[in-house]
Amino acid sequence: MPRRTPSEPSLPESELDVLRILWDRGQGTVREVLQVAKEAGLPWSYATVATLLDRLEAKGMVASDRSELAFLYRPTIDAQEVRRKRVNHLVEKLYEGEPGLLVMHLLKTHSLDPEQAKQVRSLLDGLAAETKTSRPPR
Amino acid sequence: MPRRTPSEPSLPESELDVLRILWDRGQGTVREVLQVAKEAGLPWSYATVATLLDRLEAKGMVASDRSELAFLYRPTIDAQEVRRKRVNHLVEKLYEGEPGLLVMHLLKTHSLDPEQAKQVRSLLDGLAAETKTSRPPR
DNA sequence: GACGTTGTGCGACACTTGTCTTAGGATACA
DNA sequence: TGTATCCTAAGACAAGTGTCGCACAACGTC
Repeated sequence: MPRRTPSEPSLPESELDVLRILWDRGQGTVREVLQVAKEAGLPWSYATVATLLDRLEAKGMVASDRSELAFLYRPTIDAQEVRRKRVNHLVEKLYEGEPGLLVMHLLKTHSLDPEQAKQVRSLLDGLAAETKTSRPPR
Repeated sequence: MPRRTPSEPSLPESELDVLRILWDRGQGTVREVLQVAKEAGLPWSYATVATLLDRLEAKGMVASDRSELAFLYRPTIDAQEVRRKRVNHLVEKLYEGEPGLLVMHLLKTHSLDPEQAKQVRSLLDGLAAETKTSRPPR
């Protein structure tokens, strides 16, 4: 009846929002994060941001430097890591575990600008080559 | 202080799990869904599944045929719709609104099998062509 | 050193999500 | 028809999330 304890800490939307702000600026105080959040249209109060940062710190996703009056928070997990997890989860749950399906969905639904298209193509070529020489891609 | 009412109904993980089962089989009773869920390793009880289906119905995401003893549930939103939303959200929140970045992430991180690679390539070519003739991609 | 300003600490509260229990109606069958 | 089954209805309840309020400490300044 209670919910099973997750092995990994969760990362709810609002916490992700503040994390994104920290990733962007490298670090920030409560007030600074609040400022950016407001500009981004989030209707948060000071206390809300403080709570979110607290919770993130409790989960070890940010660390704080408390030597100054206003604590300075800094992310301790990187965006890439979070992206990886989210993408994997998405692929698992909605693309039958087939990243290729997601790629195709993306290409069908959104048009890449030529520059990106080129990059994608060369990436594709690179991988094909690696596959031939049986070296696993990075 | 209360949370603002979301314009769209949410779709929590566990509800998505039962939805996926329904997408898979087209329809199902509580017991059938439970059965599949168990096989997939979910430790749910009968009542849990019933609750989840109730909630989904309340949100209009499934409909039920109540003419038989055991209600028959059927999804009323399709997987593609949910995929679209999730992908957009992911791109917004973690890929700066740039689908291309996600595509590249996927290609770098996972190797497509040759068949898919081929498909991707031709998709890419198709889109390039369409762009040239200034027709918006689908 | 009193006062306004800015910070943190701590708690609070409603709504959501994950999970079940239990009562009571229908069905099936000995 | 009595009894075991299976179903749905209605709650219940804990933990997670979204959002603060407020008391109290530090600081800056006249």
